[in-house]
Order: sequence, then structure tokens, then C-alpha cells
Amino acid sequence: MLMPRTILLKLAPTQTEACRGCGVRDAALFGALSERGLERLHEAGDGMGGAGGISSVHLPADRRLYALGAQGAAVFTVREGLVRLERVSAAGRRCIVRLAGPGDLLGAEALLGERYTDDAVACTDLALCRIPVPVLELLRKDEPALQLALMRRWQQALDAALTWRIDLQAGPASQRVLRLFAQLSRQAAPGEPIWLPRREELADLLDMAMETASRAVSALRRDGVIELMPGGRRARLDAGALARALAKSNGTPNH
Amino acid sequence: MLMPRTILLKLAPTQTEACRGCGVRDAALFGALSERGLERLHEAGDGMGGAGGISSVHLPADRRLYALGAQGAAVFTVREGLVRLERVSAAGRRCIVRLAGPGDLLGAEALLGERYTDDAVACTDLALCRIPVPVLELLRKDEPALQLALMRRWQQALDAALTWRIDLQAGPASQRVLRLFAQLSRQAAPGEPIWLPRREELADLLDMAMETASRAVSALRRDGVIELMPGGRRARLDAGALARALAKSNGTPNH
DNA sequence: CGAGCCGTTGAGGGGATTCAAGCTCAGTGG
DNA sequence: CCACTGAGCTTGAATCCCCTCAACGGCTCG
Repeated sequence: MLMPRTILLKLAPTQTEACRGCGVRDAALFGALSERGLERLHEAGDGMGGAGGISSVHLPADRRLYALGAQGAAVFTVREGLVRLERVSAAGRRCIVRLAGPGDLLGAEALLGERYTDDAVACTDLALCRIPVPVLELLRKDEPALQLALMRRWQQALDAALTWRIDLQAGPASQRVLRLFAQLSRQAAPGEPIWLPRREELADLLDMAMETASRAVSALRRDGVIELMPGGRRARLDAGALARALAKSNGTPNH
Repeated sequence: MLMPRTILLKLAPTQTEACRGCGVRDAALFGALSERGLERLHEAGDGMGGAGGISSVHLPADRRLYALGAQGAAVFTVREGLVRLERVSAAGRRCIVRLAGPGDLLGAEALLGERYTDDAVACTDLALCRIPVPVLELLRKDEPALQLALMRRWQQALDAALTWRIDLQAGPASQRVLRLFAQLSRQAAPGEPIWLPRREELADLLDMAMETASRAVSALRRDGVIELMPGGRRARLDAGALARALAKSNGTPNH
């Protein structure tokens, strides 16, 4: 039970500037805020005695951002990297219930005063914004746009969770792996190598045995769909071959 | 593609009374409303030219409440009965992604101006409240409690979806059936018979073949866990035997 | 009564899990 | 420098669960 050694950077008054120029701002929660709201956001943080400001968090891969059951004091926006949310099933199996990438919001349940409902673990090195609940709470009341953005995010998360379940938990193992890679490549820069999960992680993501995941990846490698890169954590996809493989496996409506 | 022949009952000015005395009000969305808010709720409906009031909807089993992709004009609160939300997976398989019972909110995505993300179909005869989006929208702005209740409901739906996925989609078929029944009995009146899904529905709920569902039910019947009641849609559970069966299947951490 | 729907049960085959054994590779220390 | 080690990955073989195809029984309804 290591405490994650998070690195907190409190960014001075110029945080407003940082936010304004943030690469993911349009995609992220505060994209909804007016200029005035953005300023108030940081005033609010300053006005709370310095304890409550927005801060930048960096976290190395495989470290935990927060733990299931912990009383949440903040929500997070992902700026860079990939986070996995995991829980343990009634049968004692670990399951990854969601992947969050740049622009996504984590730990929204903290806004309701609830405990975190999952473990949040870094898949890759992370850059996040940490937003204390009171700060967001303060603004929520009189920034209707933020209110709407919050609801929209919740709905997105719900929809993503359902789609995930439908597409990545059903069908033969090879197909599930294929679809996961397709999704990973979609949210990565085109042409760039994708994050290749460790086999154990693949198993937890797709609800299969580790060996099955390994076999599936090996098969895709043999078929030229994927090319492993040194280090074992990244891979290059052949978009054409992937599309072909997906079409073929969809042809057999299997399962 | 039948249009659901819904039965709309516009309840006169006394709707305020009806709401105040509603059996599920505490559990439902408007449990958060103040007395004053409750009154405004119905004034709002009246003030919109009669087209926009809250109404009571009754729907027989197997009828569709709304369709995936339809532009939603209302959200619904379940008063009595069970609703299933279903979609079709990329592989063309129908999946039930959620069950909603008394007190639950349906079609919240309509509040964001989005189309419904699933088909909503009655599992049993239903009694619902239909709440037009503009009515709710009007109140949302200056009833902070309602705002909060909405967010809480979204979070609940998200959590339920994830728990569902974890507990009801993983593990051996017999265990999944067992867990579903346990959950159904939990949200039914104790001692009362539970709703027994048709085998096809069980299959869609638990992501298995219809025959597998049938075999699992038969096995449970042989073991005395469940007793089918005439009509085929209801069954009585032996809580003790169920708990024992669950414990036993959990003993083998299988899968 | 035959048609049709729903549920049950059997037989066969395939895909996934499980158990188990190597394999690669980085880090470590002799 | 190189065996040693351990973690992660791969692969094989046996088994089992579940899907598929198929036949049959009960029930309702035209």
C-alpha cells in the first residue's frame, strides 16, 4: 500500500494564463467557462487561504492517483496520458471499468461528497489538473454553462461505460482485442504508436485470461496488424490491416 | 415498428396533490424539491399552454416507452414496474444495459438535448411520470437541490452500470443468473415473488445463449432455489438456498 | 387441430481457461 | 564477462464451459 508520491506544482497567479492557453481546455471541463468565469476560478482558489487552488499534478506510470473508498476532495482533468479506473468484482476479479484520456474528467463523484468508486491508476506517465471540490462547487452555482458541462460529462461517462460493455466485453476474444486497439488508435495521434497494455492489463480490460490475451496479440502480430516496439509498451498499428481484420471478424456474427 | 400505444392521463390541477402523496417521491427525483418548488413545478406545466405539463403514463409489458435515436422531449420517473434499456452491439447482438425500477429516472440525456441512447421497453406493466424537458429545465436553474439530485442520479446510473457490468457479465453462466436473481429479489418486496424474465431476456441481460439461460434456471429449480409460478413470468425464491448457492459458486473463484 | 411461441433437453464442437513449461530480457552480483 | 534471477511474455496440451444445431413438449390461439 504505497502512497502515490504525487508531484504537486502550485502554479502562481499566472495559473489563469496557463488555463487560458491549455491544450485540452476546449475539450475539458473548463472549456465551458467564460473568460470571467476562468478568472473567478482562480480567484476562488486564492481566496481560500492558499489551500484550495487548482494545481498541476504529474504521476508516473503504474502509480495510483486515488483509491477506491477514499473520501474525495478533488476532481481531476487529464491533460496527457491514459488513466485506468478499476474495481474488484464480486468474484474477486480485478476489472478495468474505464479508460480516461486527455480532456476527460475523473472522480466526479467527489462533487457529491461521495467516496471514490474506483481505483484510478496511471497507464502511462500523466499530466493532470487537480481541482478541489470547493472551488468547483463555488463556481457551479452561478456559471450555468459549467453546470451544463458537468451534466454533459456525466452523461458521456455513462454512455462510454455502456458502449464499452457492449463492444469490448462481448464476442470472441480476438475480436475484443481488435476493437480495443481500434479504439486506442482512434484516440491517439494518427500514425503515432499506441499504448500497448501489458498482457495482464489487457486481460483485466477485456475480461479474459492473460494467456488468451497473449495469444490474441501474437496472432495479430503474425497477421501484420500490429508491430511491437522495443520496451513492450508501445506498438504501431497498420490501419488498413486492422480494418480488414475487424471486417472479417464481423463477417462471422459469432457469439 | 409499432408505435407504443401509451396511455396518457393528464391530471388536473390536483397533480400537485398527487405528487405530494406519491409513493416513490422520496426515492424519486422530486424528493429533492421543496414544497414551494413542487408547486412551481406544476404551475410551470400549466403556464406552458397546457402542452407541457407533467403527466402520468401507463404502459403494458413488452411495449416500448421510447426508441433509441429519437429526439427526447421528456424524462420519466418509474413509479411501478420494471423497465429495460437495450441497445444493439457492434456485433449485432441485442444487449440489455440497465434495468430501472421504482424511483429511477429514465432518459436523462434528453435534458442535454441529445437523442435517447437506448430503447426503453417495459418488462412488466408500468406506471410512470412523464416530465417534459422544458418543465424540468425551468426549475433546474433556481432549485439548487434539484440540480444536485440530478447529478446524484447521473452518478448513480453510472455506478449501477459499472457494477452491473462487473457482477452480471463476468464469471460462469450459472453464477451470473444467480446474481441477477439475488439483485431482483433485493429490489422486490421481501417474500413476494420476483419478476422472472423470459429466457430470451435473461440471455440478453446476462450475455449468454438462450439455451444456457434455460439450463441454468432449470438447475436452480432442481436445487430448490427457485420455484416457477404459473404464467411463467414470476417466481418465488428461497433466500436461504440462494445465499448458499451463491456462497458455493463464489468458493470456486472460477473464471 | 395445426400453427406458433416459449421453454426444455440432448449431442457435438469450438473457443477459452487452466496448468505447466520454456522463452526473452533487464538487472544484479560473482 | 557471464551465470543467476525474476518478471513478463509466449506457447503447448488437456479440460471444460458454453454456443450451436436440432428435436421435442406444453401452451395458447386462430
